Amino acid sequence: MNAVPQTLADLKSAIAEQHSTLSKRLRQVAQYVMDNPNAIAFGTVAVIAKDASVHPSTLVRFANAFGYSGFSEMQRLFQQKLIQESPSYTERIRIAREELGDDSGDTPLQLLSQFAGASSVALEELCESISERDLERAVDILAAAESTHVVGVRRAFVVATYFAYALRHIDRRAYLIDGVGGMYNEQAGAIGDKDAIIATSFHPYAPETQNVAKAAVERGVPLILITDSQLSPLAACASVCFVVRDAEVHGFRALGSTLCLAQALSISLAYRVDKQRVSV
Amino acid sequence: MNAVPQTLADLKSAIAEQHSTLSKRLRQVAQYVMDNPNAIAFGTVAVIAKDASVHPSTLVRFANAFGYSGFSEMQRLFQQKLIQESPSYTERIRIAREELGDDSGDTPLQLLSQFAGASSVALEELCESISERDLERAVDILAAAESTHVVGVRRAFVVATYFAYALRHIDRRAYLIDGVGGMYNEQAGAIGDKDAIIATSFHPYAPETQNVAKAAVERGVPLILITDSQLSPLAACASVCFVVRDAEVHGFRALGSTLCLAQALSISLAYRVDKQRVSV
DNA sequence: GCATTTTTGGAAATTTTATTCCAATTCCGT
DNA sequence: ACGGAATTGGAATAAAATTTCCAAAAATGC
Repeated sequence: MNAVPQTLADLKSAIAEQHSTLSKRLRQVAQYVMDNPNAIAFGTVAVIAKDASVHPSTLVRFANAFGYSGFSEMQRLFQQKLIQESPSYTERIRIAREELGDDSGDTPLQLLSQFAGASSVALEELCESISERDLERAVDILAAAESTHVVGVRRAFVVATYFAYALRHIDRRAYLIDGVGGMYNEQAGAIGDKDAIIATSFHPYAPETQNVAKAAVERGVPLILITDSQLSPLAACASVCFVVRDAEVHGFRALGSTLCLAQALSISLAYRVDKQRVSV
Repeated sequence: MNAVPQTLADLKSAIAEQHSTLSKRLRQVAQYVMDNPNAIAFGTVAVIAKDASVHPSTLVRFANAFGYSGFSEMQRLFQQKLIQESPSYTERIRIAREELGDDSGDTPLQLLSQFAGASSVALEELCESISERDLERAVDILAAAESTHVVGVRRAFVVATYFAYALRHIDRRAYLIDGVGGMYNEQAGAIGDKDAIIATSFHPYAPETQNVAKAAVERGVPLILITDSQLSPLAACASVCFVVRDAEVHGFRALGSTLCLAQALSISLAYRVDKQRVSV
């Protein structure tokens, strides 16, 4: 047997390594331990066991399985981790920058931090820039639609795939217009007049998306547009238009806010449909 | 007498206020408590008493002096403080939600705001949970790869499409393994031994992704894994494993953090490749 | 300086907590 | 389906911790 893990990181690797060889209940504990290290640090066996839905003795057995004399010994690792003031991430950035010299200024971690920060700010602005009325109307349209078609290319394709996934997840008929085999027009032709279409289009506003969306609108299909400017060419013919200003760092546009909106729409729709079902 | 302090900050002011009226030993305890809050959080009365050079019962008396039923009750404040400083993101989400009131959350705008908040918190956590070393290694691998293959299904497919888009955007050869025509194996077979593979896999860890990734690894291709737990089945065979805990609201998992990481990786790679070009 | 009150430290008691043991159950291979 | 091994959950046990009590010591007021 290997040495008993002396740090939380070691323990976590050990758990990951042996995870497959553990029994069902011990795996359950492993999962809980990985997910709630703080709870382990403070809790007593009784409350942890209850929270993890296992028997207290299972916790002791789990600790034994990794070589500790008892649960308490293992618990100490979790407490140490919490006590040792791990430098905040800003601190880590500063250290990383110092180590590599100021000139570089762009270590991966710094970039990550920049993106995270920028995305976080963008998310806060999102709520202020999106109107309740537009959200309601969009949900109305989606709730009334028989099927929902989703279109977007390049960066917007990511958003489209998310919509397709999310809508199917909540049991809505969703078709992703992906242009496989160059069949944009054919896929657009399959949009029925009781359907709805969600188009995502960012500068420079790919013609494929425009064509598909316009074809749908001409047939009287309501268009929900997610874009980056009021001046977007599709804005004029959209039933609802969301303008999302996503974060941008070093010329790369993020998608966090756009996806956040997509998610909020999806769940709102799920709730609405559920309510209809219940109330009818 | 004033109300019993309910937060560590309150307690500390109360201690400062009453400090002069305390007896000699209690002042000694006050000093220690102010100086070593962490020790109080985890220690037992016995070891704390020894460390502070006072009698255990003095600690209890100290707690009583501030209105607590016993030492343990006071100790809880110190534990709370530690948890809040280093909270798991689910815990912070829970706190944030409680602050906003549980009853709400049904209008689309409220949902949007919940998602935005949750995603924002998750983003902050992201930087703390991702290690500089893993990022560097991932960029190394990607920079050395002739082509990069990207795989992911369902929700993770969104991430895969983003990678495919971003990598192509920075002039890297990128292939999206999308299983069109049921050809996962065939697409996996096209992975060359100088390539790299990026797999994104979330619970419940779709077998398609696992098969593709394992096939690549068996051929000696480095695997960069983005997943939601160290216990992910692919973690064992990954060259680099990023564990991302994305936000979750009402059972819907967000993707903001995961995409943020994807973006950071992409740009880091762009910079690295650029530097190589310049320096050569 | 003596008497009284307050404070302190030791020890016991009580409560809480962790651990061990054993029977019941589940799981697995035949 | 059956028998054996492994796993699990409950109860008992042991350990540890907190709290309370009390007497000794110190501080305070007269």
